Amino acid sequence: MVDEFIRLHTPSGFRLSGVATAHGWHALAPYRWDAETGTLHRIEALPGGVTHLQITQPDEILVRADRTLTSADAREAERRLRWSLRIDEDLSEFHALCASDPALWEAVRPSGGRLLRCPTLWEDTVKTILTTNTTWAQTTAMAGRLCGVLGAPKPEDRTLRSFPAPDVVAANEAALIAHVRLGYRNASVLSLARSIAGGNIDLESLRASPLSTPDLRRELLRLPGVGPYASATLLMILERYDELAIDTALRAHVRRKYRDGAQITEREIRALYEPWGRWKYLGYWFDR
DNA sequence: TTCCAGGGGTAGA
DNA sequence: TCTACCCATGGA
Repeated sequence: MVDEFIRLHTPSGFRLSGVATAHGWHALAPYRWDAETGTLHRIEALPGGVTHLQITQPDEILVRADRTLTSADAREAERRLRWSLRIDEDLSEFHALCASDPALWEAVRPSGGRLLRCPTLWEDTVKTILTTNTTWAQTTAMAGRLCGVLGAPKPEDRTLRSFPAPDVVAANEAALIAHVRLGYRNASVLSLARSIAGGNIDLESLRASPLSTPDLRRELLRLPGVGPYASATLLMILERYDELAIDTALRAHVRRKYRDGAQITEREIRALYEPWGRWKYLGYWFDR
């Protein structure tokens, strides 16, 4: 057994507050960001049980669990958090591209370009589907209900629930429809959950995929509910920043900043960010 | 009521 | 490849 604290060594300049808030995911359950204390909360179903993790950065990253962890659970929690916080991702090439623009670097510096993601591609895919054709307020509500209805509860406090596993979602169609209320997204999430639970899709294997970005994009487009926007978002999750996730927010930004409000085609949008090469997604993200 | 929001799937051209 | 239409949900 180890104690309830885990320390994560990070590269110099790593700032938890910047990484946690550079992307909207920190507002989606089972994440919660407390800006006052600079704490990223997460309810995580570790092998040894559902655990409330509180992540802070007094100097290095400190993770406090609400129970004593076995060494196996501590290792697993560390593995998941290093991935989620992108601690080991090398973005130095992107930094070099930003260095000549002081205003841009000011926007990038707090996070270093690290956009918070989830421990599993399953969770990132579902959450991406929950951002399509809806408002951000509804996305946060849907994620909250998904965890609240189907997430694994902590026995001592059943209000603390993890992100539900694929097999749980797959086995609870009625509850999904009646209580989680994802609208027409129910079908996509259910189909994805059943494919994973049934062993027909191995989403997590895509993390270390040797595929080229275009081939990986084609694989992602085969997932239910995943189209051009969602596949580009998931490529970003997978550290491939070549594709822009063109949605209404991106269109509005580009029209406002570069077209004085006038309409702009997708071809023109792509041309605007073409100079970013394989860093287009981040080039746009920190251009906002 | 009607529209639409950090789109996707499909049919038809 | 492009366009038109429909798709649950809930707030404006």
